[in-house]
Amino acid sequence: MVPLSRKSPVPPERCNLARAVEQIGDRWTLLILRTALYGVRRFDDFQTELGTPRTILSGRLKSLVETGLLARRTYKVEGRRARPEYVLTDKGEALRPVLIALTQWGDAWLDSDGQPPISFTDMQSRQAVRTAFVTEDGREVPVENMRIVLRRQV
Amino acid sequence: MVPLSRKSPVPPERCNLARAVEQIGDRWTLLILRTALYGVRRFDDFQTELGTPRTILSGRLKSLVETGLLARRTYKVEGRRARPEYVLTDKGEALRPVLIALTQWGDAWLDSDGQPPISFTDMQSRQAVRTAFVTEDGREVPVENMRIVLRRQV
DNA sequence: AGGCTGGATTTGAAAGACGAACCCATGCAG
DNA sequence: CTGCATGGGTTCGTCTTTCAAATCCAGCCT
Repeated sequence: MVPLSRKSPVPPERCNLARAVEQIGDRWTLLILRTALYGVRRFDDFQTELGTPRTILSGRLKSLVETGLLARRTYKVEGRRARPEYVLTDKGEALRPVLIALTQWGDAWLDSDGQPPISFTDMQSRQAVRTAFVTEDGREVPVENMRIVLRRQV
Repeated sequence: MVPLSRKSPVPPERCNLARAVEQIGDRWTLLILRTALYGVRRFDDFQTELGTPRTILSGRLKSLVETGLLARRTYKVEGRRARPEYVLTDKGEALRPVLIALTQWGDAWLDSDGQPPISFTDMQSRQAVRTAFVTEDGREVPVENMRIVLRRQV
């Protein structure tokens, strides 16, 4: 078990985890990102998928564009007028591993209908894939062997 | 880029990612878990660390116990009266990799003061550690090589 | 011109967040 | 055994956010 501590080693204002939570730590924001990672891009598709109130959806999409997780572009189906669509930026796409890790946590601890509806495999070996931590050269490190290194503050 | 899709392959009610978001996808909940992963356990320590309004903190701790992420136990400092403390369960501890992955995302995309204040290394090789996906036998799989497998619904 | 359609904003009611003040049990000092 | 300090809450009134429904709006079609 983690040893007792009276405070964290890094105050929340300087902690990148806390900062990340400020940007994406919100029910709708996370659900929108989930949906975007599946390739959904259009206002009404998000709305139908998630049932988000339209006011909220519109606001969240705006903030996601402001924080650079989504980019607002224009698409045009022929015979229809041009419309905006919201596509993941590199920054947003970089969250994929985090959300896959969270999915696998859900598979392990929340799943109630037996087998999880989605799993991930390696295209080549077809083996199941799980989240792990590795060194530079790709060797796996068990979580117990990980040590936190604090950078002296400037 | 992810191909356009009009809806996700799994409806949110059956999606373990969406379920996970319902349980922990909230600003304060995530910040509390962050703090708990550092070993903080006591009401006032959480409050001081995060500045959470006491009403909210009390409510969130209660839900975290209900969802089984924290366990409420009693501690006793000698000469003081017994008090409750909130410690991570196995289910809560299992979120550590997810939050480390999110921290590293923050390091890469949000950090503004230069070097991140915290990093992770392998106790043995002392090399830096990053999040990755591996097969059963621990071989790394690049994200592009991962394929989603859908389980036919019952 | 009129209608349809997708992407929004406006509107008021209901829920939730917030800070300050208060409560409450217990251990200790006088 | 009174009084008070302490940690862990709850209560209260206010302020903000969420929500659903209705409305708006631009442009492409017939």
